[in-house]
Order: sequence, then structure tokens, then C-alpha cells
Amino acid sequence: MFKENAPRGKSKETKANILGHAIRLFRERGFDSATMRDVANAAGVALGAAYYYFPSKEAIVQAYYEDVQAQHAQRVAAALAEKRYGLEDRLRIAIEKKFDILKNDRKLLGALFRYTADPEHPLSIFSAANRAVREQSMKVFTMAVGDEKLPDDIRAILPMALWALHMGILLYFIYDQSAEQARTHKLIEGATRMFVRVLAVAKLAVMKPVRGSLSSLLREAELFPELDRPVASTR
Amino acid sequence: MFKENAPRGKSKETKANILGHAIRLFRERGFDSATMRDVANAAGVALGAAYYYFPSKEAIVQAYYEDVQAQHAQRVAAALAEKRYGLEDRLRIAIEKKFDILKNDRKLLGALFRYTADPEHPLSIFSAANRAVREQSMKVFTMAVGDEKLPDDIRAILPMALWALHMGILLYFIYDQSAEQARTHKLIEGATRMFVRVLAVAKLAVMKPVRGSLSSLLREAELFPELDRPVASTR
DNA sequence: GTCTATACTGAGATAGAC
DNA sequence: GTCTATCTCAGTATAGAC
Repeated sequence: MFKENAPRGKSKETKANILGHAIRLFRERGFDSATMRDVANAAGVALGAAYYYFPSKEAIVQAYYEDVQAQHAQRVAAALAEKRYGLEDRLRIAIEKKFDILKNDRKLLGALFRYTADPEHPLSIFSAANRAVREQSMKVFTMAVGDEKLPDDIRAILPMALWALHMGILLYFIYDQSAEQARTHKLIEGATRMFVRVLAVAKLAVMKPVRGSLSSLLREAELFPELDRPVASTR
Repeated sequence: MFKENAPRGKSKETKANILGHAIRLFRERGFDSATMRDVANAAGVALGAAYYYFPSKEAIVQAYYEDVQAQHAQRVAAALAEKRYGLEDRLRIAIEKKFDILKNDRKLLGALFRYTADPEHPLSIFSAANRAVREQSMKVFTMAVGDEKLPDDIRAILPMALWALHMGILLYFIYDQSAEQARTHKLIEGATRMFVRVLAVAKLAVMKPVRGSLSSLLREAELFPELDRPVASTR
């Protein structure tokens, strides 16, 4: 089912109502087949009302995306608070929770990623407009890493690495036709184990120069702006 | 400029003509802003004629994509035949050649990747329809690796790893606003060096179990079907 | 500020005439 | 093979009800 973030107020209710019906229709018929008129009809409002709340059809998917991220942060925090886990378990749980939320939405995700390779498009997951969502998502992984003993350079790039890893798995998931996406779950398990093993190797003192090169590569590419302000303007 | 594969015959000429004007317009105005009517006008044909040759606007980008891959294979083969290079240089050259071809087409690539997360869409780079193109692209990287002395398990996954790496760089390239995409070229250089260094570590005997896990992970995920037929039906 | 109703534009795609 | 006419649907515009 679909949960909205702040259903107080009449206006918010209408918006949530439109959003809910839209997502349901997108799930049932696919994003392209469901029209904005269908959405408005299903929600019992006029077309203009749908466009009053959502500037475009894609904006509805964007709202869904933001909601998913918010839910993800909540669920991971809740799951990790339950009991003390080792690193591998924490990472696996953090990733699994994302797919719990998305389990019926494989068709929808195609629409969400449609503008990923379009820098001009606000709905790209890499757009400036989505920066906050990206950073929140990375923070979830920072939380999953927790106070694990790690070299600083590794710690700095881990959230981005995990974010990228989970995005890659997401792409696999979209294509995964196996019953209840069993293969995706296998992949999450295997990839998490592999990730932790590679981490263990990377932690070794002999690997420090390699890590250094990787860090400067990422810094120069500005893939990870946070790396640029380690000593910056804090007081 | 744009090169077509087989310009013999009047029909092929019309098709190539439409394709050429379309690509030019997409480059100049962007994929979404240039309409099929614009394309037809520019090519001096009616709208219907454009649709006779290309079932959709995206299909034009697909034709462009196939052409790019064909050119890439040619150029890499030519460059590597010139003289003997070390592994790092060969990989860097193989990747650089792709970006030579694409240097003016960053806007176009957004359209090419639009359906990457849609398994139903034939124009997805992961679709069954595009399998041949993908495999050709991986073969280019197999060629770049050449007869380098490597453990079999590493050799088997390298083409896919390099393909994935160059796709990742492609995404970076699309977002790279620096003059003449200088940052992308820095990234290619750094990523290639890093790749070879990691490879050197992975080659060590102590890493064999880690490699084994990675190989079985990929085999189980069927990310790389070729791994499934090492002993199969060849005789 | 929230919403309805209706009409209109633009562009991808298609049907059918030639 | 090619063209003209037409369809569909996302999105815009507008005028007004409450």
C-alpha cells in the first residue's frame, strides 16, 4: 500500500488522493498507458486539479520517489534499532528494506529512471533538484555503516559506494522476472558479502596507496562533493 | 559527421538521408525539441515517409547507437594495430575512442538511455533486441585485453566489467559541463589506471577465493550468460 | 487558495489514398 | 514508397465557482 507523508489538511488530502490513485493506476496499467485523464477520473477530480497539484505526469512519479526515500530512512532506522548486527547484516538490511518498499513497483521504476541520463531534466535522480533526496539516501547508508572501525578515507566514500551499489541492484531488480524476484534477493546477499570482503582487503595497510588514488580520483571527478569540504568553514 | 552502414539503393539513401538530418537536428536542438515534422521537413520528405523508415523517433536514436558501436569496433581495431601498447594504454585507448565518436552528442545520449530501466522497451540497452550490439561492444573490450596473461576467471568477466565501466563513464560524460569534457578525459585516465591496479591485486593467489565468489555471484545472477557455457556443446 | 469545466495546441504515431 | 489527413494524449489556457 501507499503511504503519504503529511495527510493533514484538506488540500494535502486531495493531493494524497490523486497521488494514491495515480500510483495504483501506474502499477496496474503501466506509466505510459495510464493517462492523466484516467488519474483525474479515478481520483474523482477534474483534469485541472491533477495539474494543479502535479505540474506533470512525471512529477507524480517524483513525489512517489520522495515518499519511498522517506519510508526507507524510517524502516532502516527501525530495523537497525531492534538489535545489534554485524556490518554485513546491517548493509544487507539497509538494502533489503529498499526492495521491500518497491516490491510491487518494478514497472513504475522505469518511469522514474527515464530521465537519469538527461542533465537538464529536474526528475533525473542526478539533478540538482534531487540532490536532497540523494543525500538523504546516502545518509541511510552512513547510518548502516554506523561506528564500524574503518580508515577515514574508506568511511568517506562508503555512502556513495553503497548508494551506487543499491542503484545497480535496483536496475537488476527491474529486469528480474524470477518469482518474487528471488534472484534479486540472492544478489543482495551475495553482493553484500562480496562488498564486505573487498572492504576487508581494502582496509589493509598495503592498500593505502590504492585507496589514496581512488579518493583523489573521486575528488577530482567531484562525484562526491562532500570530500571537498573536510577542513572547510566549520567555525 | 555521421556515417551510414550500407548506402546502396535508393531506399537506403532516403533512409540515410532522414537519419543524417535527424541526428543533426537532435544535436542542434536536443532530442525533445526537434520534432518528427522538423526532421521530415529537413530531409525533404513527408512525415509519413520518416515513419515508414523509422517506426518511432527513438528508433532513429537506436540506428545511431548501432552505427556508433560499429564505428567504435573499427576505430579500436585500427588504433591497437598501429603499435604494441601495454594493458593500461590499450584499455584507455579503447574507452577514449568511444568518446571521440560521441564528443558532440551528449544531448543525444539522454534520449538513448531513456528506456534503459524499461525491460519491455526494445530500445533499452539491456533489451533482447540490443543483445547483439552489447555483445559486439564487449568484444571490443575483449580485443583490448588481448593476450594479456590473466587467470581464466578474471579473463571471463573482464569484458563485462569494462563494458560496465565505460557505461558509467558515459553517464559521467553526459553530465560533464567542463570545456571539451576535460574532466571526463581525466576520469578515463584515472579510472583506467585504477582498474589495472585493482586487477594486479586481484591476480594475486591470495585473492583467488574472493574471485571465485565474485564469479559464482555473477554466474548465479546470470548477468553474464557466457559464463554458463565454458564446457558446453563446442564439438 | 482550491477546484471545475471546457477548449485548445503541439507532437508522436497511424490509416489509407495514390 | 510516399503523402495527406487524422487520431490520441500530454500539457496549457482560461474563466469562473466557492
